[in-house]
Amino acid sequence: MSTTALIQKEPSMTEESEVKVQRVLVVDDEKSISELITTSLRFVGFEVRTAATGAEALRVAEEFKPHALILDVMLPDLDGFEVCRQLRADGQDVGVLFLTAKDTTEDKIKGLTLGGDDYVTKPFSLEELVARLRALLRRTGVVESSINEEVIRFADLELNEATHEVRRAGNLIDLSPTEFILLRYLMINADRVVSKSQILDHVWQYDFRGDAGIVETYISYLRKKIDQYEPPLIHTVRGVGYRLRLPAKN
Amino acid sequence: MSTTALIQKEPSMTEESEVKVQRVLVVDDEKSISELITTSLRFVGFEVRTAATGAEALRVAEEFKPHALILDVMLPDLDGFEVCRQLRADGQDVGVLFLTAKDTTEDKIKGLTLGGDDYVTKPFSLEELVARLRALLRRTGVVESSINEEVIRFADLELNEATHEVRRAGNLIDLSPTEFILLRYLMINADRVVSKSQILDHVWQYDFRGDAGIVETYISYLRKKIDQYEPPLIHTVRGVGYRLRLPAKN
DNA sequence: GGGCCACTTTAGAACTTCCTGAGAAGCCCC
DNA sequence: GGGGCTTCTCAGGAAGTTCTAAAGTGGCCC
Repeated sequence: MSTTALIQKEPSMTEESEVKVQRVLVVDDEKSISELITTSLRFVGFEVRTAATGAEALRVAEEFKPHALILDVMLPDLDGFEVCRQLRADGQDVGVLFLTAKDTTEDKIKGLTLGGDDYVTKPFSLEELVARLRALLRRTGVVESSINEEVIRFADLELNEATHEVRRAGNLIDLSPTEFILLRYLMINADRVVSKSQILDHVWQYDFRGDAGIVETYISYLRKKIDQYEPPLIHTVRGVGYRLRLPAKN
Repeated sequence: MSTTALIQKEPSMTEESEVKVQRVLVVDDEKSISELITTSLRFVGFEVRTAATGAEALRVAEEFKPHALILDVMLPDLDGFEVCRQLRADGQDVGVLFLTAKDTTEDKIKGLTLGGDDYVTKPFSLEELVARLRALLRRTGVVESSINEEVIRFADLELNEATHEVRRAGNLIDLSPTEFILLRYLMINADRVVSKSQILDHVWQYDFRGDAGIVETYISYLRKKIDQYEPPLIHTVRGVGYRLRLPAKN
């Protein structure tokens, strides 16, 4: 009931100024998971804090003022929904990306995609998680930034997150989900060499137990689809990894 | 904290000029319901306040000056109709969308929802609620905006909110209520991929306890009706969701 | 120029996701 | 209280995807 009054109390906007670092609060009681996520998000430029319980999450959120939460639905004390509710009741305008187990009963999942929120099921791939987080920040309009484009481009390649379309030189290319995430990862790291194990860690779900040979297979699939056009963009760096690049100039 | 939140926060009518944010007061004593509605309405761009009792509603309305009310008929103190009457007696010219239990007698409602008002029975779907709210604001003429179109179009598809008619290439198509809301949701999100859970959350009633398989069934029904014409518009994005789109160029 | 090793490609088995038809159950209107 | 419409569940089968394993290719070093 007092919600409305509290909304008036806007936190100071002092840090609004120049560099727009996006703050994310990660809430999960499995340490390995929250560390995995934290490392990844830091690496791609987010400012991250963590909490292991619902109560701690509320405490940290109050002073950290995150732009988004990554919130496990199953927490030892309050559940994720309750945390979310209390935050909103406090007038915190924050997008939430829920983490749920694959087998979470349907009615628990119900309602998670409201208000710009979204959810990702465990186990997830880091690329997928980051992509969803960015989409969420884009939708909730908390931060606009060139990093948050809906379309990623490299040379005549174009990958659209909203429509899930991929085009090369204007031609539509049909990709499977894994191919899509892999290409996205290569495009984000365009021009840089990425190793097979990096790819495995980011594109595949974190519990994948197979070996890196699968990456070779998928690179092959991708080449068949996107390098059927000239010039080839996916290049092998023998002994190191793969690299998306235009033909060398020299 | 976000820029959008700040824009929406201005309650005075003084800068009518630019951003026309529509103010809605949600009155329901079930907290989960009013939260559900609030989250959804905020996300689609309304400014929202809530009240849990009739007395509180009157108090808040006085200073908030909402363009519309979403008003539960069953309140702990005054009933919804009484709240409405007192508001009007006060000279507040506001459209009201009543929420009623399924078994409320029809004539009770009919008599009391004359002037442009409307009612929705619980449980409702969020898409339905938002659509009715928009229609009501349109009718009461409080705010005009391109968002409030009566006819949604995509390609040769045409969905009319006022008449509930759907046409493809000019041919009238008969849809069941759920099919209509589903198509509407797809059309509003034309070209973007929407997941089955998004659809479930927005199109189905909030108390639906089944699984997302129902969405497949209804997509199938819809295809039979609207994609009997060429070209097909409803497309499956495997592993992601569905998408309304024209045939790919190339 | 032989041979090793890294990578590529293909085939196919196992699995997942999606589509659709059939039918049970509920509702409404006569 | 019966017929028709609508909603929802379920199950079989079609289609697409993932992953392994094994054979094929070619670079590179000696």
